[in-house]
Amino acid sequence: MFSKACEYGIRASIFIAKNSFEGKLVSPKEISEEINSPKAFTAKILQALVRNDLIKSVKGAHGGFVIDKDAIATIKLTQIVEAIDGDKIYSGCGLGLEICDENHPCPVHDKFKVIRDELKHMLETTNLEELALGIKSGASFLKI
Amino acid sequence: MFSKACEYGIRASIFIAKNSFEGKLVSPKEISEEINSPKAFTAKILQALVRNDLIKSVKGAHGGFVIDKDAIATIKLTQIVEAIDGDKIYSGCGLGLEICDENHPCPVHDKFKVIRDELKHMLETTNLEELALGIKSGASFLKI
DNA sequence: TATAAATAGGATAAATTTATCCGAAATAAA
DNA sequence: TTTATTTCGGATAAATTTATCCTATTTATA
Repeated sequence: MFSKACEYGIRASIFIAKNSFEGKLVSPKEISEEINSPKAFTAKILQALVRNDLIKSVKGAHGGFVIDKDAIATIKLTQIVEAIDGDKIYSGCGLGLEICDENHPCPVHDKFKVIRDELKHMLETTNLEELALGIKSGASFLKI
Repeated sequence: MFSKACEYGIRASIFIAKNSFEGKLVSPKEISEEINSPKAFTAKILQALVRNDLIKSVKGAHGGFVIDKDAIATIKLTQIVEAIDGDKIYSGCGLGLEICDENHPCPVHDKFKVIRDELKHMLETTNLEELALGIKSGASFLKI
């Protein structure tokens, strides 16, 4: 569904959000340990999220990554996915045709459209806050 | 969503089904031209489908690939997907956790489950016949 | 101002997926 | 039985994704 990079990016964002509630910065080291991901690769993905203004980095000593408290509830999963994987998950044809639309559909175009629209809706309505709260309460997990 | 191999596999199967209606064998060359895919790579995928008893190969001169006429309506997309991509599309965690189930869910487990179940249902209820008929009637396309 | 700690980013390596090539095996037909 | 045609399957190559390493840059603090 998503690339590894995107999976790490979402998990990292949730972990950062959870800590940002308490005003706590987290480092790539801490993040990769808590979400069980390769450190340097995760750091690269974090850079991409910073460039897309989804998370903030504080450089230098005592730096780390953080998300603005009031942004946590407004950042939707779709923004993270688009920042890392682009929009292929929405626009791409299920069977890989370059052109696949109402006028020139692949054999499963309509059937896929239903599912993709639902996925899209889910990503557009799920925000970081609810996911971070699930982690905080112990209802869900970010590793293993 | 699916690997390239799986996309080619589905498109190839639909093309073979369409020709099998008329009792016509098709070669990897013809298939790859009609579905716009790399020939040798497509041939490898066809072998996997043969090993899984989804399509039949006729070796030697005037050989090619064919699907039993009465099997066309019974072969579901899920069988092709599983033969090529395995069951990761059903069992895998949306965020890449090794363990992700009701007892140990990732933060988006429930939300993903809804979508994956719908995808699963679609793949389990869509058969090759209806897809091949769409191609035959010109309602849908296998390339470009 | 010097130092230590932290992110940024380029270069490179490893792993996986995608794709190609070629000879072996099978088979219909001459 | 020979030949031409076709699938089978192993070896290899190319491309992409994933992952690592190292240095530069930034910045808080002593």
